[in-house]
Amino acid sequence: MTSPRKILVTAALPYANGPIHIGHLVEYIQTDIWVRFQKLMGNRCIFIWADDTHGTAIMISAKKAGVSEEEFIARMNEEHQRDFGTFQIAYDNYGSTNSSENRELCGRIWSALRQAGLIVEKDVSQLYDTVAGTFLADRFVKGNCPKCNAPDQYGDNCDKCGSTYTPADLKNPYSTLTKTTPEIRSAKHLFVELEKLHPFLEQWTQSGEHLQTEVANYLKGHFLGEPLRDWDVSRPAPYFGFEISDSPGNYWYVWFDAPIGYMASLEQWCQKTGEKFNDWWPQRIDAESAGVEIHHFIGKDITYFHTLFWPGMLHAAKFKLPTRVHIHGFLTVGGEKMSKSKGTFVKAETYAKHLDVSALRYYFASKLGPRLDDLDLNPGEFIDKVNSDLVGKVVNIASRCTKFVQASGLSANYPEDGGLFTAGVAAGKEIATAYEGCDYARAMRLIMELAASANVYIDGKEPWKIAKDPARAQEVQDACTVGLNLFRQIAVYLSPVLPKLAEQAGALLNEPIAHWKQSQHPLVGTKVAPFSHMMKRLELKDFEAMIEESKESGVGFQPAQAEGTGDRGQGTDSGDALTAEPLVTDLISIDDFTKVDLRVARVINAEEVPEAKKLLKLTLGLGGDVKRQVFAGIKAAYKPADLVGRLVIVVANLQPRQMKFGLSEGMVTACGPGGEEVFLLSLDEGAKPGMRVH
RNA sequence: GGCGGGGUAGCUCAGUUGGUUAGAGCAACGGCUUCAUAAGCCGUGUGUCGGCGGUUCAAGUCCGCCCCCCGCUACCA
Repeated sequence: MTSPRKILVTAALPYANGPIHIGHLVEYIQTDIWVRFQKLMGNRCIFIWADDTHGTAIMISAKKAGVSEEEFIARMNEEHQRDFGTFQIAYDNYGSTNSSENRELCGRIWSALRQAGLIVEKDVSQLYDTVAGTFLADRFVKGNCPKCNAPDQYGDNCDKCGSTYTPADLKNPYSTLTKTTPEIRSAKHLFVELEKLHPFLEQWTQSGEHLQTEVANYLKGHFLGEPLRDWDVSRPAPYFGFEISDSPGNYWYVWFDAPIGYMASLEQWCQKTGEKFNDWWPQRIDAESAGVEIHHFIGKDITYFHTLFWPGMLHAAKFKLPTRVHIHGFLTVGGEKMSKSKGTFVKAETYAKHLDVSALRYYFASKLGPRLDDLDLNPGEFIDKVNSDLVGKVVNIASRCTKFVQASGLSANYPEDGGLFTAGVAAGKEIATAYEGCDYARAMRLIMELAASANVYIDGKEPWKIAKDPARAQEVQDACTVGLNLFRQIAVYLSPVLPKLAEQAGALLNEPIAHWKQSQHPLVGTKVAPFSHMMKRLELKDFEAMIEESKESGVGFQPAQAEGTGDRGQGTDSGDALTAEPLVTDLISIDDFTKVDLRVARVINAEEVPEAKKLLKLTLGLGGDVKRQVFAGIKAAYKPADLVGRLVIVVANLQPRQMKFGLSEGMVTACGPGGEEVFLLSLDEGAKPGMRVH
């Protein structure tokens, strides 16, 4: 027997700006299963995390809700924990990044970074909303892209042309908070010179021990191949967060204090339990002797915070580094990204109202591997898999055996079972290895094989037949003793995924399931409680009802990223388009308008640009011999053949632009959000190429 | 274009260090059973293992080239 491992586990901190949804649950369930598995194995494992509560978005949401930030995040914390309870996520402490413990730890790590000479000051020009009295984070500024002039682009990059820039570069910027034009203000920001840690990060990320290989390669290719940029870790007031002790008026950026929140939560847990912080998150020099492991579970979207910044901070502050960062992919529903308008953005609360929590836990487990693949929640597969595996195979074992041993209980000695139980013990080793390596899909496959052979066994014994012959009572009891022991063994193996089933199995056989070891020895001579249903079959209509409800309620107060698919109903048109692209408030004169030379043109030729993802190459005729070559980003929406011959409206005096694929001499006018939803302007009968639009 | 991940039965995927006629689950079809939540059991697959070439006694499994899909990233309207 090896001595128990000491393992500290975290999941990414949910942002206190909205409710928990099924996408979050992939990670929390993944983490919970791993933690439950470790505890079941007898290891000392603690799961500590918290709400992530700071930043501009929280300020704005609180303002909208008409309450203080503190009150807002307190409500969220309560709501989040309620959802975790519903989904049987069992953690040891759930804190908040807005805690005194966190403030203190931020200060400690900050001083260490200062001492290490990693902090520099630089002036940063940022847009300031004079009405709201706040600097605007990138996502709260929109305007025209400085490169392609596409309207209503966020402050960090253009989703039309993909170019990146700073909010101050935007043309015609406006604040999404007040719709007013922000002004540029310069403020002092503090930066971490990450490049100084480059050699360390290179070594840590590439050692092969801490990260999945895909992740290590990704970092190598995207960040570590060139000098690391300084990381801006401060925000000027007003900002909901912690003021930096040695830099009044500046606050730590939310991504600085969030991971430190892991430590703060640990500190709270230590206070609660009397444990010592240093035993669980030691200074790096002590790490070996303490023998503790630190595991972070996160989604691939926040990879670089956890694999570059965070290790960098810990290294500089001389804390123990994560043993491993486990990164998972995103959840899709029916093969598509979750979407509010399609109702696939399902809140945890809504799911639980319609469907069984155990079903989701099992389904996710059956789909989760050790890699970063996205995971699809396919309605049909979900229903089939859960019904046939859990109800049809696993629970059925208990269901078909129980009543024959209701009176007698289990046999006093474990009967000959053809080696089934022993085979189950052997499989347990593989199952444990799979859990340990986060390959739950494999673990579930192995367990279902056991369930299948248990059913075959019972089928062969036919206890319902021999029960009719009183002389064969012992045979009946023995067959069911085997069946129920196989069921119990499976319940132990499944217990990290299905704690409720394990509880029910424990109650059925009068011995609570608490340790993996219980799967290694059969249970004999005990009473058997009356059988009661352990799990209900799922029905597609419940899934559909859940989707329907999710359509109606949306998902809380995040700024809607309207995904309107148009043509909804008759009567009044929805305001989605205006929400997505608000009216421009800057007025222009007629002269401004006439500067734009809009012309009718005929598409003479249209062809694919094979190397381009979005572009079509158009040859436009303006009448006579006047032709223009224009590249238009409409590839996803139009086929070249359908365009030839039709009339379009073109900006004829746009500065020509040299593109990778050739010179673009104008711009074809169109509307819509982009991608497949692009709609060219068309003309009524009678319009001729060359005519000017007035 | 770069990086990463894939391409195996209708669908979702396993295939460990290359080794006998390539597997599982689900779905489908046929039969048996009716203890069990219309549950269970048995049987049924002529799949070019994306393509081509190579190494080898032997390749889904190694090497090279190519094609396609996904993600990130770059260029770009």
